[in-house]
Amino acid sequence: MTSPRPRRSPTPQERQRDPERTRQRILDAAAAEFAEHGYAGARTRGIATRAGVNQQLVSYYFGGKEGLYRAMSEQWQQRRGELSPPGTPLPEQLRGYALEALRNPAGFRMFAWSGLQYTGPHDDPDREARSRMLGDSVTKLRALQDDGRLPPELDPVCLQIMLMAACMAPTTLPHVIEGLCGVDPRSPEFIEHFADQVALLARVIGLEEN
Amino acid sequence: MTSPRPRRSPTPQERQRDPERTRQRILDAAAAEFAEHGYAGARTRGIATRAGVNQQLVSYYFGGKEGLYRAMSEQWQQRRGELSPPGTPLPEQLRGYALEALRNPAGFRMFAWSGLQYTGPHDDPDREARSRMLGDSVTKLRALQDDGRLPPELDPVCLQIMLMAACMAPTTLPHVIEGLCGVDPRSPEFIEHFADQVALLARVIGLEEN
DNA sequence: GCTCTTGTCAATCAAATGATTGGTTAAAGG
DNA sequence: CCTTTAACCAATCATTTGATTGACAAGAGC
Repeated sequence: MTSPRPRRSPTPQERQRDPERTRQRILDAAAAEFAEHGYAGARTRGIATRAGVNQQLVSYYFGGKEGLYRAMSEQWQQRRGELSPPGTPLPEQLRGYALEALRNPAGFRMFAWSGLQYTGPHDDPDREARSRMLGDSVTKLRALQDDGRLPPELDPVCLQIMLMAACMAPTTLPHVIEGLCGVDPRSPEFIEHFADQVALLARVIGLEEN
Repeated sequence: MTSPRPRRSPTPQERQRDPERTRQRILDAAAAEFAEHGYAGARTRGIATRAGVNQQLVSYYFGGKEGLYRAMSEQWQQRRGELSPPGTPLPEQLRGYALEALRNPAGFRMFAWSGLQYTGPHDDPDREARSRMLGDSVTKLRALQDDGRLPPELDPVCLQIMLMAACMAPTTLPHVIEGLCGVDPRSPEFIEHFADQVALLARVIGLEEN
């Protein structure tokens, strides 16, 4: 007869019930669904199906669609932040940002959706996180300007915004890209090419900081 | 007794029933609603209410929400096209394009929504209209490059896309702008300032064609 | 073992939403 | 006038959709 093996307590991955894992599954599924369809187009049923759980759990864990959206945004916000090390020169930093469309397409899309859904400074919890993320980049631009390497009339904040919008073009303007180039705007080849072009443009503008 | 006045046939504006005007009202209301909420977020009831018309007329004239969306997109596509006269230098052309966010915010927003809703080269009826619109601009960029005024590694098509995305930033990234500048991204003051900045950037890049 | 908590699901609900039906009336054509 | 056409509306429908209910079973604690 087999001796009764000392049954170690099962790790969360093995347990049938694991609230934390379920919760995270729903969050991940929500990220995918919201990224694909936006808030209005997303379906809680779709999220539950993606997560492989019962639809009711969305209410159980997050109190409904809106609560789930908020929780998901919050978590997504936290994950970002370690984009490029502080010392990186601006052109490389911009290339890295453009490459996010490849590493984290869902994040980029949700960011773009949130721009169109944006109604005003109220109900924008991510505001300070965003400005913190972009702040030092603007500082760099200002420094370049003070060195006389950028025209004094150029507004560093506007420049930063223009560059950011340019980086996101494969996400925000895929229809233009496909119509103009005939290539798949989401393909790794194009996005890498585009990221190179962004970096190149940054150098043409003169954003090299020696 | 009054002589029977020769009753002229009433102009459309005076008639109680005027199919063409009703149709156009619905189209205008649809443009506003779709621009504000996107396709998924738009409500046919909302459109009918905006148009001051019975909801059923949406089906009567356009066969439903999707048909209305298509008809509206098509009309919107036709209206555009006379953006800037052909001879305009590129920086001015870009400023003009950025100013569209002021003259035609709904059009810009619908354009941005359509980018996120875009699924592929199928079901994109506006494709050739778009490339036609941008084609000559790319040609200009190529000419500049051939003159040696732009680095040969720079891809004119990508540059065009980046500039276009930059012009649209007040529409696509209002949350970033408000968080970074603290101003209303839709205010005429900001959009005009931003348009100036776009033109300035174009000159920094060297898009002046003498 | 027993109980209590709570994670999970199937079934169902109420509201919203796009669409349809049937009737009504303005206006065009005799 | 009278008839016919078609623009228009109120009422209603079927479906979708987000949310709720109630049962139940897996674990934790005793």
